[in-house]
Amino acid sequence: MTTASPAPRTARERARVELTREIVETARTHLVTAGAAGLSLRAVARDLGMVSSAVYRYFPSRDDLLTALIIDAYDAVGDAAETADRVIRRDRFLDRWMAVSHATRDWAIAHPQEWALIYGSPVPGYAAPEDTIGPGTRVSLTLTQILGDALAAGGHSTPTTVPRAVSRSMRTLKEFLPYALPDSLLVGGVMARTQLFGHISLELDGQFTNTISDLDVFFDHVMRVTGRELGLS
Amino acid sequence: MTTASPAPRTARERARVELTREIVETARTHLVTAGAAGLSLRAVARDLGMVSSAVYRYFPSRDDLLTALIIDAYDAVGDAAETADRVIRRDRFLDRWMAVSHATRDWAIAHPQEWALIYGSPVPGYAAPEDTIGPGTRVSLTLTQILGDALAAGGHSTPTTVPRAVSRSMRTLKEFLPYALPDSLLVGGVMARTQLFGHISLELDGQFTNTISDLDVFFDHVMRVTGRELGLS
DNA sequence: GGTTGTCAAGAGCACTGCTCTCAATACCGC
DNA sequence: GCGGTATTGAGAGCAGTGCTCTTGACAACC
Repeated sequence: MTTASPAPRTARERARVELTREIVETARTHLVTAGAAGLSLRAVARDLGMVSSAVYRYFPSRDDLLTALIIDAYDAVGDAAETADRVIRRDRFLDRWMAVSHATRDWAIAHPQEWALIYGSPVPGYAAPEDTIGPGTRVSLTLTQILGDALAAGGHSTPTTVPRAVSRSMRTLKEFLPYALPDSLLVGGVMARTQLFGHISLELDGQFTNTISDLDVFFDHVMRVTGRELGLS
Repeated sequence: MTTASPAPRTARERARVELTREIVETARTHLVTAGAAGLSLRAVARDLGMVSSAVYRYFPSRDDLLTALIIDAYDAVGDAAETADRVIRRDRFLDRWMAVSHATRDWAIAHPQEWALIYGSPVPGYAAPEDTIGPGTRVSLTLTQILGDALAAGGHSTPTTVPRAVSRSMRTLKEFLPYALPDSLLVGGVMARTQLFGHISLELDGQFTNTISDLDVFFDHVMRVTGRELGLS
């Protein structure tokens, strides 16, 4: 939550950033209990001892408050993933992949409502604004970083060819990445991300109840298999 | 919508099942535009020319109406998957897998709100009742059926061993399935399902925008790779 | 034919997001 | 320091929500 805005000069400006932060924090505590759709601007205002219309001075609509929460959540899970990656030796690629996977899942389990907010079905009538696409890619970037490092280390299995149309469909993705990856590894990376995010979301939605008993060991195994299929070791 | 209830005798009972059906259908049309959380019981009543309290004679709460929609959606996507599987020659296992995958995705794209209702983040404050777990497994069952058939045909690659703890964590799943599958194939099946459902959900949530341009060909390729990793051909 | 149960309707409660007005007050240029 | 301006919080109000309760009408059964 490092606000990159210019230093507040006047007392009023200071009070404004302070109150804005308090509103967001109170909203987050409400989010964990009531969920995204149950987030009430009036209830937040009540908790802060102010009247509802006053909150609209700080967030022009409920959706803008939601957007602030979304950005915070993206940053939080991105932090968790990057921090987990950083403590692993750079050349232990599979370990790094496992660390990032577990960190992401752990964060999701600890903050299910915020996970649903960023990776779940969008709240009806809410369209994610452009501000969210930047921090939204941090986890994915960490994952691709591992792939890139493994490729640079040379110890990667031979890339297979993918159909031209598939290669073309990933053009925007390739332009976005800071380094080049073979097409097949790119597909594998996207699939690995789908496996990771999909598994977490399905688990949080209860789609594994009455199916898998020990989800900790199962997730670990699935992610290990996924990492090996990526050629990591 | 084949109601398995006993034939309504009196005119009143007939009017009741008729009106119940009309309510559900109107609710579904509202669902596709307003989404799950935006589904308003009053709006449904207005559309039907009745007052809101009258609807409560048929559905004791808004959640019960949602449950009816969920069961319908599970059945619809299950129908789509099973129908797609049925028209493929039984021994073309990869083709069957591709057909089921595409049918599931096509249905999801055609009914995004209903997909979100059943495979997305649960609506806040709503807990899926037991009635939904039965029809909720039809797509998954179709997928495992393909795996079972492929295994019975003998043309399957050699199963690898999985850790004992992982094997144990799938015990409830094994008891549920009507036939035995090797552990590694079971893990592969769960992962394939995660890949399929996860990809569709991520795509519907817009997580592939600015990344993959032609999602049709990309999905086809991803599912083909997944099918091959399952040992299908 | 009378009793019983079901039904639609309406009023009402507590809540929501959001807008508008109004008074108080902090800020800034002079 | 002072006056004009902009920002702020408070309150009322609108339109909407889920849900409950009561009331009167009607069909179904004995």
